[in-house]
Amino acid sequence: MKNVTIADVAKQAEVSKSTVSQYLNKRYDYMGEKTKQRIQEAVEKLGYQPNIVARSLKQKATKTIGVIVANILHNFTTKVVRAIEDVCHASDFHTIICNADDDPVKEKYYIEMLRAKQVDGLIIFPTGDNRDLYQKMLDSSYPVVFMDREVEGMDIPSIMLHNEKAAELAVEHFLEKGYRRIGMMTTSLINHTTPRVERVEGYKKALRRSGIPIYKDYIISGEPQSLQTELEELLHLERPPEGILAGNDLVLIEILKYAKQKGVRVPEDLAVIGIDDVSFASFYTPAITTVAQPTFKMGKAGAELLLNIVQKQEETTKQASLRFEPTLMIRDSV
Amino acid sequence: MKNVTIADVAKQAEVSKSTVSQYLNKRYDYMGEKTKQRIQEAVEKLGYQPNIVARSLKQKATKTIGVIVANILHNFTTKVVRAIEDVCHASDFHTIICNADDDPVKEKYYIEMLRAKQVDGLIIFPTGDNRDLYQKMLDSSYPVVFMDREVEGMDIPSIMLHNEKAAELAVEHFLEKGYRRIGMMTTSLINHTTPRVERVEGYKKALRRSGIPIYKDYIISGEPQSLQTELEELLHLERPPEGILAGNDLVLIEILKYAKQKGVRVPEDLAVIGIDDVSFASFYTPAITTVAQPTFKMGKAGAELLLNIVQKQEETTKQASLRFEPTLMIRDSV
DNA sequence: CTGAAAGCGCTTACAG
DNA sequence: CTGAAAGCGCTTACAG
Repeated sequence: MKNVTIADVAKQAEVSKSTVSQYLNKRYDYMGEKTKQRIQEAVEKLGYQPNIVARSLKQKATKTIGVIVANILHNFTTKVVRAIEDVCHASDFHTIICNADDDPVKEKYYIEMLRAKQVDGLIIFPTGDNRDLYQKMLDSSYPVVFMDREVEGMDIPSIMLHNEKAAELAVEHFLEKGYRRIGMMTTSLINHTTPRVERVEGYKKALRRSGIPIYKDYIISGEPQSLQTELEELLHLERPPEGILAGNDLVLIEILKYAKQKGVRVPEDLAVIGIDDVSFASFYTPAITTVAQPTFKMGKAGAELLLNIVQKQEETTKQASLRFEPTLMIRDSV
Repeated sequence: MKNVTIADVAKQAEVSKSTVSQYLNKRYDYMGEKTKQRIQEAVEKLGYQPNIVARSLKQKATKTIGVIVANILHNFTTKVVRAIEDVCHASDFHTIICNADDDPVKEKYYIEMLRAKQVDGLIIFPTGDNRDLYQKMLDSSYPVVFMDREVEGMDIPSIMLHNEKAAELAVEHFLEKGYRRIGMMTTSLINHTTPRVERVEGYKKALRRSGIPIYKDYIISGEPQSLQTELEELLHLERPPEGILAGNDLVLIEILKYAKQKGVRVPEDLAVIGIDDVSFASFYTPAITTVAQPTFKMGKAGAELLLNIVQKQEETTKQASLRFEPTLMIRDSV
């Protein structure tokens, strides 16, 4: 079964390819009624389906954007991606999702691959370690929007949570509930990943504001695999924290696993707040108090910003960056 | 900044476009050493990146496959998709994921869209309600593989769990633990979705084999939103079940939510087993006994099968269908 | 060992 | 109101 092309339709309808193309693109201001009909019949008879690849080549636009996430395992990421897809879909854009797995090499591979595929723009949760590439995109004024993180000194807009506030909200809730010895645990800080750094900053600020001393020992960061042992040490300090703030969903899960395994009671032995409103928060026992990110709004904002840039209604510049407000979801874990 | 094309490279290197193309495609059996070098230098100097859209048009292959999932909310789906991506990535294929949201209209839209984008093949978690379209793909021998579900009478290979066995494993575990009054709850059966139907079948078989009567009242199905009220009724029967099998992860979550809200103790008041090994199973309290699907293996098998078909090493036929074995993960909820 | 030419399936000024 | 022609950026027999 040969693929039917616009030429076949033209022949069948006894008009030129141009006319068929006009018809298909709904540019029939002056097209004869019978012509339209003949083309429509030919299209149906032959079961013609346009070849988008050919169109893209000619139009130099694919109506597709790429999304490169740093790590698909974060619940936040999944949610944001869904929102991006929804927005794009509504504007008739398609999305290609790639997972860089926190690896700059993979990120580079995907950026190059997606650009080779001629996607019209990119939303990146940047690893931060491909500055030359980011710069190249800027130089060629290729549409890019960063999500969740920013890259210092790079004039690319970022969609971000108000991270300091998220941590402050959590710490203030601990304080209100009478906790004074509050720890914080986060995934690795070595890459200076924006949300992590800012959340730790917010944690410190909130404590300082209440005149509570900040113990270095109370601030833990590391890869998820090492968190269990870190936690073990933390809780065996002479004066261990009575409450702990999990910097994101993966950290929260490690804490809950540890608690379960060691018979640490939440919140009696250890109160917990997690940043990111995990799926099971509401029906876990105890229900987990979290700080929720407006994932849908953030995804939507990122997609809309990118599409605006693609459609030249906006400039790729840090000016366009947006911060979103976190919300404290009070439940039973503190 | 103009996009640099193969013509620019050719001019720069003072060779023809053909030669550059050969070089880029590593067809340089007989290419002069200096020629290669000149081309390589030109490529670097100009920062040339090939345009995959143009290549795809010519080669009539995009090295991209489409994945249309019925419902991205299932944990199973996410896992399988990741495995598919991994396999494709390793074979230098790209993937475009679309979520049909259990809606045949969306499914149709995506099938047509992806074919228009000239993807080389499709992995579909079929809604089952687009038989004409499925048939059309078969007729034009377009590569398709079904995942998770099969469509009756359609000669397309499916990658599936041994669903009956999954339910049997769960029921047998209930029985071993001394339970006799065992209910089953699943998402809607009206579309005869393979796994749901087969799991209910397995549940019945296992009971029958042990000579336990099957109560219609004990088998509940419906949309996730209505499950709470259904559950309420079920547990207020004169002789309510003491254990319940959740047909999938979404159902399990509804059950746990209900239990939490109504103070139903698991497993004391109600024992629970879920099909699908949810993320929180191991650290929930109580840890949830589940029947796990080999998600990674299944995704891998589906992707490999499709890629084989695309590369003409295998035929699109139901013969190629594969069933996978479930595993009982014994924990504390029964 | 390398190049000229045709062609993949579209779109788009432009001419009439 | 419709068509001929050029061109998007590649690849691929084929010729030499």
